[in-house]
Amino acid sequence: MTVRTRFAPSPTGFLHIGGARTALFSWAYARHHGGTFILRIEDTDVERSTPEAVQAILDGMQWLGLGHDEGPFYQMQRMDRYKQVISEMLLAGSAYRCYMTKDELDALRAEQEARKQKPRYDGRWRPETGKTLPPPPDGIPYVVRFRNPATGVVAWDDKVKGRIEFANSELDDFIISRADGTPTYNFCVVVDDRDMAITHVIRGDDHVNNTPRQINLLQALGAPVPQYAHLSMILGDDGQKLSKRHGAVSVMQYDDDGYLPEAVLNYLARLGWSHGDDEIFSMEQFVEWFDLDHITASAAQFNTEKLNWLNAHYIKQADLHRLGDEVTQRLARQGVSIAGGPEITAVLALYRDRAGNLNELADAVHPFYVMPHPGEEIRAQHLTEVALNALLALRQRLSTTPWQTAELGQAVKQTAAELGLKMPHVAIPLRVALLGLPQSPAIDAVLEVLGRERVLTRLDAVLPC
RNA sequence: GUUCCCAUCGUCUAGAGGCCUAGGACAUUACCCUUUCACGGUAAGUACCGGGGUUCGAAUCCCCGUGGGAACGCCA
Repeated sequence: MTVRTRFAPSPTGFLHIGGARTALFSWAYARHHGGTFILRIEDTDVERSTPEAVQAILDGMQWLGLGHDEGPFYQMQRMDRYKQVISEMLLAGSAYRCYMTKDELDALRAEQEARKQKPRYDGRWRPETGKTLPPPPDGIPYVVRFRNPATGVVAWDDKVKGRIEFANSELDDFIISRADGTPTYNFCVVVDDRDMAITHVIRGDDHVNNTPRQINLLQALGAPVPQYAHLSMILGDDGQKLSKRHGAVSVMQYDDDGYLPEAVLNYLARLGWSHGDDEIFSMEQFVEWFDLDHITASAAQFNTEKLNWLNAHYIKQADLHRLGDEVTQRLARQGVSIAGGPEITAVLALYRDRAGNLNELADAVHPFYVMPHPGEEIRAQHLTEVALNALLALRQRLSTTPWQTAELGQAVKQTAAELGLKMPHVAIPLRVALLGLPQSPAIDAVLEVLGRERVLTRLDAVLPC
């Protein structure tokens, strides 16, 4: 049997970090087994679903590189199929019409809650042998309810949580078709999972309580029951639950914030899953290793600092031309063009080991392309009379120094030596003159990459005429 | 309220009865490297929620408690 998994988001917002991890695990499981990964858009909530959200989810999946093999399927386009199954169930007696109004239902629930009972449908329209139902009232649209087994237990071996059992007596007859004739979530999921021959349902653990209902439905339909793996939730950095109002951000925000997708993926892979002590691995390696047995059952707290560490690691590894493209774009957004400046890959080679994200990298590289204007405080502190004197001497030497790292380093050293100064007393003012900052990578390398012309121009700009 | 789930360093986790005086990683601290800032290297501190069992032996199995979470929609 080939493995078929699916990711089934509802398009009511962007793809957030929790959804992304669910997608990643479903995708990896299918890939690991040479199976099929299906994308299904659960858009039956017409009120809240938007085409923008569909696009945002697609964009997020693409940025992460989680390609699907089938779909995207849209539930709204499968209405005829759902209605067909509902009429079959009505005919077979596994579902029935319920004429209770919404108001009556609300009243019932309020009363149950007042008595501190679990709110649930009381089965008043459920056909039972020997029970006479009232005649269907006129003018009241009906909903269709699933006739859930009244006794016994539903159980399954959850691949992450182990065996879970529910007593059928805890489950009420839930609505599968609304008064307006549209099918509901639990029903659509079941029909789709069956029609799409899903073998492994990997989803968030907020669905644990839906699972027994879905299994009962599946069985009523005579369909095979897939394996279930319920992933526990991801908490925010502060240990609080993520929500639209609190901390939940689009995966695309990570792009904006300067994260590489492979860093986000690697981080997410380790959040709730492990392979011994391995921390850093490629997606190829992840797919090879991934299994359901090593998924943690408890909730995990998101840790931005660890993500940052991984991101820094991947920036160090990344191809310089790719980093060049990323940084060029980010600079362009700030109105900075690299045209006419030093070779971007050469500059990046100096900075990639010291940046935590792409935006920091862009900021670091910025002064190479824009004439720096060190602030008053920095000038006062570093461009002292002694320092300027040294820079003047250095300027003269640099106008003839062969433009190679070793020679340039020598030039700075000799200047310092001749003036009886220590290295930092020359190198730091030089950094300020060249880049507007007292810190930089090795000064000889900075000189080399900047080029003689720009170096002399920048020195002249701080030197008194 | 009811049902269900969860519980190892601050955080992510290893751990499937003896290999655990509990390992790795992030973070923290110290030192080293160094022309600055980083990077890197080395080292240190920090954890099995509590109580009962089972067993020769429990972080690992069972029960209870405590704490946290989820669900109980004509939302998904």
